[in-house]
Amino acid sequence: MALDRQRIVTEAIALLDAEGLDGVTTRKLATRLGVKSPTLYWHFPNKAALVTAIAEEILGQQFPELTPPEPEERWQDWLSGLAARLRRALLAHPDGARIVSAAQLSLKMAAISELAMKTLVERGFALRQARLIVLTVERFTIGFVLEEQWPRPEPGSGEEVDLAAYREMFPTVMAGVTDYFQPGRTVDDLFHDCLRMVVEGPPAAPDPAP
Amino acid sequence: MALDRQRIVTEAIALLDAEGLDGVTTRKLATRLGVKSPTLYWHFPNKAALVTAIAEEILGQQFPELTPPEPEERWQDWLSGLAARLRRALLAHPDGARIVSAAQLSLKMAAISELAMKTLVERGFALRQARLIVLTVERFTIGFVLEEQWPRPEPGSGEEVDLAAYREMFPTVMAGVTDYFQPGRTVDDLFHDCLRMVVEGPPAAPDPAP
DNA sequence: CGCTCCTCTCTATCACTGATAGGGAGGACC
DNA sequence: GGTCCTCCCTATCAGTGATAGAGAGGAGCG
Repeated sequence: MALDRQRIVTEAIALLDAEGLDGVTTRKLATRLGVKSPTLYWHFPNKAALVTAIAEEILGQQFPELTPPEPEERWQDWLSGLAARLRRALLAHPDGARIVSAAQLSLKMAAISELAMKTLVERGFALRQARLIVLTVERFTIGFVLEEQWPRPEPGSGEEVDLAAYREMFPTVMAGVTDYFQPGRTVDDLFHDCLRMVVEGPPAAPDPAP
Repeated sequence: MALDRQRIVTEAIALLDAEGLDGVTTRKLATRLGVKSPTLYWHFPNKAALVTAIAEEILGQQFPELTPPEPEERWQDWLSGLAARLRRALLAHPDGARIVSAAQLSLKMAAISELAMKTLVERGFALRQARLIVLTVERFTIGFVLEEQWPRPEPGSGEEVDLAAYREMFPTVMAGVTDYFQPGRTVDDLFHDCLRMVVEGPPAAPDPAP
């Protein structure tokens, strides 16, 4: 079986799934492909290009086709769905957000932006507004998953946080966390709620506490 | 002059400013400090801990003190100002966003969140709402600067994008960019406009184009 | 004083990483 | 038959984070 970019990327993603981004080294990848590492440099100029190709593939898996909204669908709901799919793409592989955020000028990301902006413009938004909305949603989504995917310190590693100390220093933050994560509430809900706030606007400012 | 964490971090930031995050290696840093690289491992358990310390220092430089809003100040304006300062902190050094986003569980970030959430709660927001707003603003800001700080391909390196091809593939996106960046318009404005959309809500949906 | 312990830095070395130079096998094409 | 091109190889580089273990030097104590 001949070695081509597609096969390299496919195997790279398998390696990524097995060991995370830091485990994707040219040697390990080459070994998996039954080849020596310098060979990869014939197909890719450098490792960054390989990572970019991985990013495109990851996005492509979740966005095989891009569909505009149904005529009766609210743009807010459609755009939220698009962002949710982007988030799912990033979560589908370890370090997905890091990889995609490291891929500068991704064609797939540009295609997503294009569809989103075109859709909003067709719905009557000014170009400028469409750009602001799409940009905000995209960068928020990347930022969100980036933090979401950060390696949690494993229990027993001695890297646990002193929860009691945290609760004392940052009472409101900690209360907010426990308040939010009632049974059944997941990070999915959190993402969705944040996103809704972006596309629907924040709640009206209530009266200040006395 | 004795070697302590503070001096190491200070010199690390100087090195960061000179060469970027990838230039901050234990050897180069040690040389600057007139010391050999293993010495650093007496002061920091590993490089990640050093980077986290750098992140704290970067945030600390921009947030020597955290001040709640004036009573008559709208929460939207105050929170925007806070986010703008966060962005300034990230932009103040190369790869600032990468560094801060890599620092898991930063105390400084937590302090910022605490103040912001506490302020919103005092203004009458439900804990849950306060959390959503603050989280959204923070992650958007990180995501925004992360992309903003990405290394631009230098002219002549052969990595320039084929603008014409882009303009054909993604007409709306490209039109949006040129439309936005009228003379005098900067990325600062873009950030501010996006942020305002988050805290004020998106414009009311106009009538769909016929 | 002499001894011990602790703090801090050193030398030497590991296992790996991304990357390059340059050679060679084998098919395509003229 | 010869030449060129494609693709993969061996050998090697410079540089990275990290560890083991030795040793200098001061603090504190008997």
